[in-house]
Amino acid sequence: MSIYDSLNPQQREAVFHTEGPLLILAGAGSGKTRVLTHRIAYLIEERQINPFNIMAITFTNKAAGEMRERVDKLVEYGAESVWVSTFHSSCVRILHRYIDRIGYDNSFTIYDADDQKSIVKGICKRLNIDTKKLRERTIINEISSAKNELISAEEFAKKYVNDFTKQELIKVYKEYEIELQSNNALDFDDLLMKTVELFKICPDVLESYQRRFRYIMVDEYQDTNTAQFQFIRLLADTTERNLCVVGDDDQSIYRFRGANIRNILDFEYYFQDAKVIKLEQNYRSTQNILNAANEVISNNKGRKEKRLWTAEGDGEKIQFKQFNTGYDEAEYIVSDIENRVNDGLSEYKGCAILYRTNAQSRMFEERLVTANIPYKLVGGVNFYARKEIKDMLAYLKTVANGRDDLAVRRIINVPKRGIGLTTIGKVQDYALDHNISFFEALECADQISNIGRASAKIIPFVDFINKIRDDLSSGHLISDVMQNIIDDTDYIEMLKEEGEEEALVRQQNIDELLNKIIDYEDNKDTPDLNEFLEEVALVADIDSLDEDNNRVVLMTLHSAKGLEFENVYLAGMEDGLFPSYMTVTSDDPMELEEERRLCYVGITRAMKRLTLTCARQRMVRGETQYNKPSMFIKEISDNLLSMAESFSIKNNSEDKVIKATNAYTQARNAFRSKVFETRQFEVKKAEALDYIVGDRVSHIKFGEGTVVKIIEGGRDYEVSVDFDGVGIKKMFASFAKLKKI
DNA sequence: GTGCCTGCTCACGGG
DNA sequence: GAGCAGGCAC
Repeated sequence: MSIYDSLNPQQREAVFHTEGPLLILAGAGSGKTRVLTHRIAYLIEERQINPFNIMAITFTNKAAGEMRERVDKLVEYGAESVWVSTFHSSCVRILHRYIDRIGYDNSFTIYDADDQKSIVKGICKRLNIDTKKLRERTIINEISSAKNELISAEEFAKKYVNDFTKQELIKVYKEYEIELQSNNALDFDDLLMKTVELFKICPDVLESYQRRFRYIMVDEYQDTNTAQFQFIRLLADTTERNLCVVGDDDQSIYRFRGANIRNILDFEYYFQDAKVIKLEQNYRSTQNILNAANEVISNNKGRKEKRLWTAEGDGEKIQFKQFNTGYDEAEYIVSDIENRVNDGLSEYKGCAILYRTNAQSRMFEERLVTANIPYKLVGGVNFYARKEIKDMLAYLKTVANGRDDLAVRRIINVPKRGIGLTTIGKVQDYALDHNISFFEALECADQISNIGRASAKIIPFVDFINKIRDDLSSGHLISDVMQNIIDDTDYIEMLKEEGEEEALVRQQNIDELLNKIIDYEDNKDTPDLNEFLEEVALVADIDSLDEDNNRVVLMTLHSAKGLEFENVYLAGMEDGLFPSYMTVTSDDPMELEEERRLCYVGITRAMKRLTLTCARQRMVRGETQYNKPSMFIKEISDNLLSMAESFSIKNNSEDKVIKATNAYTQARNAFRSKVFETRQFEVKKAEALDYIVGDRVSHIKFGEGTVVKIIEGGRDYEVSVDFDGVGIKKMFASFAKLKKI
């Protein structure tokens, strides 16, 4: 009995077809990761391919991590030499080694959306561009789409030379490139674009990677953009052309990010001798759920025909419920989860609430906090985008790459050193005049004319940074250096001055960052600050999701791709929200098709039970909207749906929500601070609790009470407290944050 | 140079 | 509804 016997015939065919281009059209839940991992195992164990010659590319670190884990399990020896990585990390690794060949320093910085905005803002100011007429966001999006299409600033200028409306964009794009290069910085899109550029300019570099990656596999191929396609195409452009791509055109949902669905639809055109294998047997969902998904997606035109089926039964019907308001919707979903868990029908961790926009998460959070249900929110403000974290990273970046002007300017007066905008402007001018970096200009502050006494404030800052650099090069750990920065700058003091409550959360986040640094150091033989900063820049929200935690998961439909849950709630199924207003009113029918694919992704996340909900009226941006049920619901036949009577309003829910808000805001911080855990860094169950049965404790929402029972579970303590005037409540210790009084 | 207030704009999705 | 830029007072 071999490991391949458990595969179905199509899966097996895909695993055994190792030579030449291969397209695997893998429907949702058809076991594509299984195929990929078994294929890697087969290459190594049966075809005696050196693991070093195999490359597997995914979109998220989470997917890469899971693939690595599964390959490790299947392959006895050498699995660690397989290059399993995301597009972006792969590019960073390559650029880190060779980017000096195309005019950058190998210790480059990666700019995120905020950084891009600061740069564009500065440029617009210099060029006298009115950002009210041409928004920064628009400019960044235009530059990003150009880069995704591998259109450089020069090519952009050439292409639109006669387009009156693009003249300002041409100038900004050009300036933007100059500024990034002089800061030795790359944005996300550059990572791909510069790698492709490197491959084209330096054939020897390309060849060395071609020789290494003799077998290439790409997951989620339907979401690749032109730059990613070229990256892969160049690597696979050898006589062997052992390129295997796996994807599902029906799950292509990243058009806004430049994904080109033609990459998958035209694969057979680019690679004429490509073998195509369809995986249609689904191992995840019930037939009712699959039928609903099939019905919805069949309304799209530009797609490859597929029909998902399962050997399992029809299962439950799909629940459809319409409510009067969004509050009622949230209340129903949360109480349904509560009831099912109490009845032993579900576990928290099998439940997911999915929605179209992040803004919808609030109401669910409110209800979940009130119901004392543990949850994990994916998305929202990324951990690494928080102010305090960006400040800390800016210090590290300043230390690592003195050329990153943006980082230096961010922290030169944080905490306050009395160095204001006037001084910064003068230093900036000096730097420009002398063609040196901002930090270098700071180093010779005493030579800058008319800077006056400000140089006395600048010098200690420069000395401080240089001291940190010395520490680092003489072997101090990054975590020690970070701790020194926090201490020496009195950063925590600064936070406290801004407000106690806020400071606490921010301080916890900084501690979390320190933990992450220590974790990084523990896992590396030779920790390197630049490498750490690169890793950190590429972290996505979804990477921190650990499905083993017993919690309800909240996230957007986009984040949910690739995941599965026993019990799924698709909330806000309303025309105008999903499909969004923008797509309904758009002239481009492709937009509605993408929206429908998103719906297909949502439906196919569910294993056993699917609930679709909508509200007649809903507050959106402070305005009440009245919406019809989503057109996608009408695309599902009635016989698949169970339309029980709508949830009635038991009492005036708006009143309740207002009352709950205060407790909610407080409690949310407690919950939120746990949002960014990673697999390595869970806030684990406490070693011991600082209260015992009989102690008086206080809870943020229920007030004071007496501990009546503590049960020690594997993951956490389950504590029962008899709250004064409230009664006995059961809760998890790590969530309840009970304080002994 | 700093801190506060107001008014404005933006609101789909993310590595 | 929220965050941010810009203006204004100290």
